[in-house]
Amino acid sequence: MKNKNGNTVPEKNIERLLLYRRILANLRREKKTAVFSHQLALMSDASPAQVRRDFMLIGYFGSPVRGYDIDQLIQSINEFVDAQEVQKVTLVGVGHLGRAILNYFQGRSDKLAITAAFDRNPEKVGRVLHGIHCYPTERIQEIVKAEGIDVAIITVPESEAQDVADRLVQAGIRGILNYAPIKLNLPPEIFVDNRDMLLAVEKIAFFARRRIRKESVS
Amino acid sequence: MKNKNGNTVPEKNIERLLLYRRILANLRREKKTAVFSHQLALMSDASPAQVRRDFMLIGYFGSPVRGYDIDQLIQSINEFVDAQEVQKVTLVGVGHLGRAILNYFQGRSDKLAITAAFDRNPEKVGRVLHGIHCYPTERIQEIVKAEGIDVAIITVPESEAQDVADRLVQAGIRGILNYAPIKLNLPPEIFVDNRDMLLAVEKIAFFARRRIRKESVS
DNA sequence: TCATGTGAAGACATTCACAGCA
DNA sequence: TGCTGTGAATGTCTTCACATGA
Repeated sequence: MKNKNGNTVPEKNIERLLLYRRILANLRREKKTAVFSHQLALMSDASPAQVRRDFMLIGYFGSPVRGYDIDQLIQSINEFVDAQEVQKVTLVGVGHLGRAILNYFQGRSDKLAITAAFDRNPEKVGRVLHGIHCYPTERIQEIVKAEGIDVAIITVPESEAQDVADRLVQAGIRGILNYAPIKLNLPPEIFVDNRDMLLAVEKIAFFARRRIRKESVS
Repeated sequence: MKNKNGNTVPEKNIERLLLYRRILANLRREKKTAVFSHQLALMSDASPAQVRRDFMLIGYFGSPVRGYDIDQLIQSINEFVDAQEVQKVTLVGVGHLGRAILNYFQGRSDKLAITAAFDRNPEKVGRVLHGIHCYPTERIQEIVKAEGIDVAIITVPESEAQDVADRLVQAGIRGILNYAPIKLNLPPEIFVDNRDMLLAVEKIAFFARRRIRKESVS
């Protein structure tokens, strides 16, 4: 959603590279060692040419005979998209959504780690949920700064989101994944992605109605 | 994410129109009656020209003097994006994520209604959560067909997602919002949007690192 | 033969910039 | 004056199509 890059790598390329990496990891688990662009294309809803272009971007070259070496390709994507060290993430708002994310994150990524959660509900504060310690919202500045966290996931209600975001920015956060249904008012150097679930359903409802049966024979 | 339209309206336009509608509804609540393109642009991270183009698409015309009449504009967007009657939605997978969505949906939309939920856990089946009755997964075909539901939200674990999707398609669903982290194998006429939370965080982590401080003085 | 890497073309999306209007 | 609506220009993304190589 956000655009205006101070950098030059297009968002879409990164999205696809991350998806390829996920697919490649699965293939590796199945003991595959190489893959062709058209196979990856099928598995990722991209076109073969797009897959090849994406790999040009990161400077990985395959062989016309064997295709792309899965191990090496994963390695190249890692080098391109991952930080040198583990990047720390925090989650603010330990409701159902927050817990779903904490749970889903568990052990899924070795380069990203949720290291602290926050909630304003005193009943949740002090508890450990899915292995993550939960602190009171007031301590965001202190703890985010101390831990060196630079990505945040906001899963608080609409009414609290801006306040939380302000605290996070003061603490030095650089990127926010916002599940609250409002546009956050933030300095332009902060990278934000808004993921509004109601808008998502509305969009699908729209296209579900218009989608025309294609393919079949022709 | 899905593309290849059998129709002709670009996905991005719809996304923005839905967002404008949300913003306009808020403005109306504040008793505003009209708005200019540059104001809407600010509130939606679009450019003024983009806002005007989007309204061209739906054939709504503002006045250079007053701007856009909020009531009329909402009405025009409604006519363009909403179905005639209430569109029914189902949710499969009543875990934390599912419950977050059920809860968030409550009374938020008058043109979309979640009318049934499904889960394979016998403890959840038969209960009513956030006002929605929960049925066993095996009854998807029967109930989705009977109710005439045409949009589904999948919030089950990865391992069950494809099976659930197959049942939904057999039941005649037309659009799917998929929160499971796999690509579903579906006929091309089904509109799918994949919302993988881990990929979302990975993307933000990437751009959070590269985002360079801009603006300031220059 | 068949898949890669890529220049060039094409499709799509955004922005510019200005006429027209009150 | 300050906005809208829009043709034209620009910018971005995707696909085409082919030279290359094993």
